[in-house]
Amino acid sequence: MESLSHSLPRRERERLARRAEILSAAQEVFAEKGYTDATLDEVATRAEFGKGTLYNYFPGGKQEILLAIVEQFHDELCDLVADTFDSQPEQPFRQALAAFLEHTFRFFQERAELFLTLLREAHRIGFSDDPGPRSFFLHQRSRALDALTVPIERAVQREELRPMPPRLLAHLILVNLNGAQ
Amino acid sequence: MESLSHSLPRRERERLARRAEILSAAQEVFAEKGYTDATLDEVATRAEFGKGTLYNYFPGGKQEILLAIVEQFHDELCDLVADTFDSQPEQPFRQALAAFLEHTFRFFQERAELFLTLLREAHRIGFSDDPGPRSFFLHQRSRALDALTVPIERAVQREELRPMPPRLLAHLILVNLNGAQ
DNA sequence: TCGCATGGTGACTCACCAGTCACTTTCGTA
DNA sequence: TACGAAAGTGACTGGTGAGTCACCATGCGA
Repeated sequence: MESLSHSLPRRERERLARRAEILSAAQEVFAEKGYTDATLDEVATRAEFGKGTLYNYFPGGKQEILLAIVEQFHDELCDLVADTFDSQPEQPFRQALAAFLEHTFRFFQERAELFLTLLREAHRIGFSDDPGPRSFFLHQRSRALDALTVPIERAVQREELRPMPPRLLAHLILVNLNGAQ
Repeated sequence: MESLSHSLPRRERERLARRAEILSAAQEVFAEKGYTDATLDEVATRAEFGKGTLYNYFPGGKQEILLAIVEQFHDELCDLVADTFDSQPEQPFRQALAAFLEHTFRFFQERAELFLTLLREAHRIGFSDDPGPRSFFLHQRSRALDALTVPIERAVQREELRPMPPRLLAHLILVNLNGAQ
C-alpha cells in the first residue's frame, strides 16, 4: 500500500499522508474512549485539522473512519501472515505457525484497547440492520482468513499436515487468537 | 444479602426487590449496548418504571447504576469463591482450585458481554480524574482478591502449597481469568 | 372519609456532538 | 502578480439523552 506512494504525484502523496494522519489520530482516540465516546472534534484536534477537513477525506463521517481503521487493521494482519510464512518458504510449517502465533499475539497486545473497541463495534454492527457495514466486516474477516488459508493449503500439499479443510483450520486459529484477547 | 430480606418489613423488601429489578434491566441493556449507548429510558422501560423512578433508587444516575452492577458482580464472584472452597473444607487445594477455575470460567462466559462492558468502563474510570469511582473499583477488586486469598493462606498453612505470598497468587489467578476472556 | 406522606411519572431542559456550509487560505498556472 | 480552483475551517444546526421537577397515585393512620 504505502510502497506505492513513491510513484504517485506529490499532491496524491500528501493527500494519502493526511488521510493517514487522520486515521492515526482516530485510532488513538477510539482506543482511549471507545467508538461512541470518541468525538470527531478531538480526532480533528489531535490530527491538527479542522473538523470539516475530516469530511473531505471521509465523507461518510465517523462510521467511514471506523471502517477505514478496521480495513487498515486487517491489512496489517494480512501483511503479518504473508511476512511470517513467505520470508522462509522452506521452513517447516509448524515452526512458521509458532512464529506466526507469537507475532500475532504481540500484534494484538500492542493494540489491545483498539482491538476491544473494534470487537465491540463489529459485534454491534453485526446485529444492526444496515447490511452495508455488516458485509464489509464479513469481507474483512474473509480476507484475513484467505491470507492464512494459503500457507495452510501449501502445508497440506507438502503433506506436513494431514488433509483437512484449510479454511476451517484458519478459522480455528483466528478465533482462538481473538478469544485469547 | 438477599437472605436478609425475610427479616425486613414488607416496605423494605419491596424497595429492595424494585432496586433489583432496575439493576437486572440495566445489566441486560448495558450488556447489549455497552455503557454509553445504553439509555436510561430503555432501562426504565425494561424495568417497567418511569425514568424518574430510577433516580429514587440511584440518585447518582447512570454511573451509580454502573457501580451497583460492578458491586453485585463482585458479590457473586466472592460467593463463588466461598462456595467452592468452603463446601468441602478438607478437599485437597488443587482439586478445589480446579473446580473453582471451571466455575469461574463458566461464570464469566455466561456474562461475557456484560463483563466486556465492565472491563472497558473499569479501564476508562481508572484513567479518569474522578478519584471516587476509581477507589471504588480498586476496593471491589480488592474484595475479590481477599476472598481468594483466604483459602490460599489455608493451603499454605496446611503445607499443600510451598510458602508464597498468598495475595500474589490470588492476583495471578484473577488476572489470568480476566485475560482468558 | 379525609389528609398527608411516600413513591412514581414523563415532559422538559440543557449540554453535547455528528454533520453542514459559507467563508478563508493555499497553491498551481498563466 | 493575478486569477481560479482546490483544500481547510469552525460557527452553526438538529437530534439525542442524562438528569430535573411539578404533578399524580396509592395507601396508611387519624
